[in-house]
Amino acid sequence: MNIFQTFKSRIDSVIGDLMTEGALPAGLDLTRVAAEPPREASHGDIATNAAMILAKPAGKPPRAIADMLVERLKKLPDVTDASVAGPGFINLKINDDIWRGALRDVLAEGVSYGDAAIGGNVPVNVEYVSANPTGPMHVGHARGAVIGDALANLLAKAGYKVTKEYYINDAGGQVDNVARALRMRYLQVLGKVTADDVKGALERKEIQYGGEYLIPCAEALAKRDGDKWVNVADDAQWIPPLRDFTVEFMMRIVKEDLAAMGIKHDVFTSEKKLTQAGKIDDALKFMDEKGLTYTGVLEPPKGKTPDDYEPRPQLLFKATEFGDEIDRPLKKSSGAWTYFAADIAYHKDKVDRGFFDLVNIWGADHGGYVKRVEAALKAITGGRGKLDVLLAQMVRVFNNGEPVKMSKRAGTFVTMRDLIDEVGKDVVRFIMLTRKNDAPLDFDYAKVTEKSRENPVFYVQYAYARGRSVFRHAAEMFAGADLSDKGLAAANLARLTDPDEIGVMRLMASWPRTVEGAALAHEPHRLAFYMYDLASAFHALWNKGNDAVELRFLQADDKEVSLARLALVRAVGLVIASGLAVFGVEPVEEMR
RNA sequence: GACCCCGUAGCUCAGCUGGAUAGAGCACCCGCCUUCUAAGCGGGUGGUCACAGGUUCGAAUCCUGUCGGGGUCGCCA
Repeated sequence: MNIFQTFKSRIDSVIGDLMTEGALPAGLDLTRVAAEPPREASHGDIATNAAMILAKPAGKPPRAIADMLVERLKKLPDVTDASVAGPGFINLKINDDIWRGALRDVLAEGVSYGDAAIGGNVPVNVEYVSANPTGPMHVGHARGAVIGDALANLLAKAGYKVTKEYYINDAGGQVDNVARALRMRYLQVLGKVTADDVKGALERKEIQYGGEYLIPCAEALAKRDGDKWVNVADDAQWIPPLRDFTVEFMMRIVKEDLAAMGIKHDVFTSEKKLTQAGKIDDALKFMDEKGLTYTGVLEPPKGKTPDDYEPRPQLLFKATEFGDEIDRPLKKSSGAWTYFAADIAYHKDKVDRGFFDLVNIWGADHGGYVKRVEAALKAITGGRGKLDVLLAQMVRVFNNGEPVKMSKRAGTFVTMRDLIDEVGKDVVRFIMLTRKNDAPLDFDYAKVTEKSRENPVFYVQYAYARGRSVFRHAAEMFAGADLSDKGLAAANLARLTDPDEIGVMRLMASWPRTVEGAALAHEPHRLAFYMYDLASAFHALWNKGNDAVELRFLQADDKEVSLARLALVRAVGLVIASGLAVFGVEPVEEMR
């Protein structure tokens, strides 16, 4: 139940009446008319911009429309006052029972409070992580993973039918390269070469992956196959089996790490399988039939001309017709499909599976790739498909202000597993969501575990834990009382009269619209800020009891007011838990 | 050279898709523990929303340009 939505439709129907009566011209567009909490609580409970929105199309000054509306709005149920302010805002004051009703909704719905129907059960595909199976995931992947997972949860909460998907890049040159590196490590494990030999090969660029994480993989290979591959010289003989072995090994690690992060994808799509099933050929044939491709020559790239550039005719996608800068190549000089060609097939595959609403989470270094995939989706769906690519910006890792050195060459990068081991998955997940995806994020091991207001994870968890503490005391003070959510819903909430108590209820009443707004904007981080605000209001209320003893939640001689306040405390906990559930974070019962 | 992201208090960041006097935390100053966890709370100081134009009842938000920071730039994935 979204109170603001309820009032928006009531306001709409008042305007509708005025149109029917001829006081306003018929057919006015009301989509931009909003009912929202005013910036200043002192202005009232609900503000609407209706008069200002309608002024121009109605051909009347905003104040005139506002005056007319105010008369009608005053008569609406639950409205105690309506007034015009500023340039034409209408502020409504409503009966406090509305907020008390919201509190009851929270108790009745539990962590489902805030669930919305705006998604209309429309299928949405959220593709995230999709890290190459060439090594363990690092901090950057962790951020993308958390953003994608939380966004998927958020969209599900908002009523979309969400599929969480992972694209495995198990075809192409990179997996061949990792197979070459694995072979070196394999030889090392069998004592045929030394660690220095491996290092040398890396420096001579004979292999590209020098990380020691390949050693366990090589050991597993040696255990399975013995020295079977030592004397096999023909690339075509050993690369495919070793590549498959590595991919399988790495994907197992990836899945384990994701599980440790609390992430489970519904669908894993393999680029290799897509290729083998002929999906790329099919997709390109489809494009060709639609006249979306041609053979042509590209200009050399400006600013950074590759040494080996030579103009040649190649198969291109008419990306410029769909908003891209240049037409994009589909075939390499070797005759193999480009990564982009495979990606077109992959996105077409998603569409063929019924998804027209797609979200991809990528690292910011892939920003240059966005337009061409958007163009491709537009082309293959005739404009029907929607793709939103969220770029996860850089994460910088610190320890108490000191940057943690990362070098991919030396293999000393911070892995996702490092983060989880160091501070726990709940902290990682929450912190990753305290910034919008396109802003850089600083992750400081020391600060994210600090117990202070500066640390949002702690601050929100502390609010929840404090609430639980009150309940532990209440169970003693009122032994035998029904403190279940259902029992508390029956409390006499009219006893909640303090402005700060009303304020907390008001904040909880805006949780559903916060969820909707965040879902529509694909911005899960908004929930982090909401939770922080709610926690703050709760801590303030708690502390008010320091000065005013009569405001403490538990009053031994007044069970009725105590139960009403317990209902409030519980509801705050439930709303926080509802937000944490979207984030995939467990609320804590007690701070230790 | 082109494209993408960013520029808001001394610092780190919000700003609910165009609304009212731009908000938090940190830092700095002043208060609050015989108390359900003071791991907290209240108050104060602090802003030309990078800059210049434009769009309209109204712009931090949308458009154009400039400056500054980051990223990317056929046949890598």
